[in-house]
Amino acid sequence: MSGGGASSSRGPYRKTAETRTAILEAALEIFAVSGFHSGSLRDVARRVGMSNAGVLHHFADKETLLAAVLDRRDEADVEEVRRLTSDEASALHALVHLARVNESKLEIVRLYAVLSTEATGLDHPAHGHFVDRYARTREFMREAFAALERRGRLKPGVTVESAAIGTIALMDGLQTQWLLDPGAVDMSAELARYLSGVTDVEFRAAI
Amino acid sequence: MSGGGASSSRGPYRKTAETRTAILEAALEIFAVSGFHSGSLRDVARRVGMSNAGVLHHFADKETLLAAVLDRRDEADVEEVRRLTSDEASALHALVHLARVNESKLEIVRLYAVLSTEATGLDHPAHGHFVDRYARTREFMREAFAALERRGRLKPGVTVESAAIGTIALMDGLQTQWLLDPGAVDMSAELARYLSGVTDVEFRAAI
DNA sequence: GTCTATATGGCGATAGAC
DNA sequence: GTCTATCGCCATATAGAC
Repeated sequence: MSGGGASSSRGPYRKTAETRTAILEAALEIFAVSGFHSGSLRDVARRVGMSNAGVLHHFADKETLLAAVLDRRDEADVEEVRRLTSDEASALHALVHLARVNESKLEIVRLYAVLSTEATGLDHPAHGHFVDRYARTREFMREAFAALERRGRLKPGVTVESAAIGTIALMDGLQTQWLLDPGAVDMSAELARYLSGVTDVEFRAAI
Repeated sequence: MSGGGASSSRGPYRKTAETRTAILEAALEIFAVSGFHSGSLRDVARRVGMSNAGVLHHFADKETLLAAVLDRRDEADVEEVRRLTSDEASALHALVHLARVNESKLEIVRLYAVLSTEATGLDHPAHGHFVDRYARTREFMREAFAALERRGRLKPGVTVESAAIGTIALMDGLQTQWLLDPGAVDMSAELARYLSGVTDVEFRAAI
């Protein structure tokens, strides 16, 4: 839409693009703290210094705003993982790195933790988004572990499917404990430990 | 309070106790689907066939109702695990069994999944409840794995602390994927697989 | 592009009748 | 013990001025 063209850096629409971005950043923080239902457009508007009607000039309604926030974050995440990944084995190293980075982004961690459970309800506006997202993430993990299996680097008794599901589950669950009590768990260290346990590769949390 | 005495099965307070129970069960379902902030007292009241004022006759306010729901569920869970546990090793078998049983209790799984993430916010009324609950659960798991370690039945490289944290994280994360797409994961099978991977004990999902 | 004003409706909680 | 009625507040969304 408005993201790619030259029109966004100059000309009459420059300010609009900037305002949209500011709204998206504010909405991310609000939805991360309060979830979709409880986070209000007025909270978002106040954070960017305008009225709720002003926000609704840029996004048709609240659901459209949520979808835009999620799409924007997913795009950034996919790009980051792709940037760090050269082959299928390094995808898992990239994952550990991402977990480490996330330890300094509490709001974004909370956004996904809160919304992904809130969206388990069939009638939640982001239900489809998260069902698709998890299906894609499982497929991504299957490919990474399948590459290791072909080289005989999965521990005996470990299957591609259970390693894929287990890795995602562990990351999600670690986030809950970490959000409730940041001092209680070291997310990236625990993830590295798990990956080292199911493969013959050594993973480390530190860079 | 009103739970223990003979007064609850007969006499003038019998009906009150029944009504309280009905309200607690309705509230569980509402909070499970919508969380605390979005789940309304009117929804709870409609489900038990009375007005919201009627509900507030039995529970001082909405927060008191939430606390009662959580205390009631925790009590039932602790009792169930204790019933199934004879020594520290069997505690882990009981956990697998509990995961299997939970696969037929979607509402209760959702209650904890939704509320535990919603409650990561410092100002959430159930924040303290969940911080305490996770601390206690981690301690319970530490004791179970420590007993196995004393008998030399932990796999090399596995520590008591990481096994405790990892087991809880895996259970929580599996629930998210399962709630979003029940056909995509077998919670108890994956838990059994994980436990078999970190110990020298064989765990099975089936009874 | 942003505002104020407003329509419409849900919320938690209280007061008081029965 | 439960109801109806009500208060005060906040929500989303729209209409129309500037």
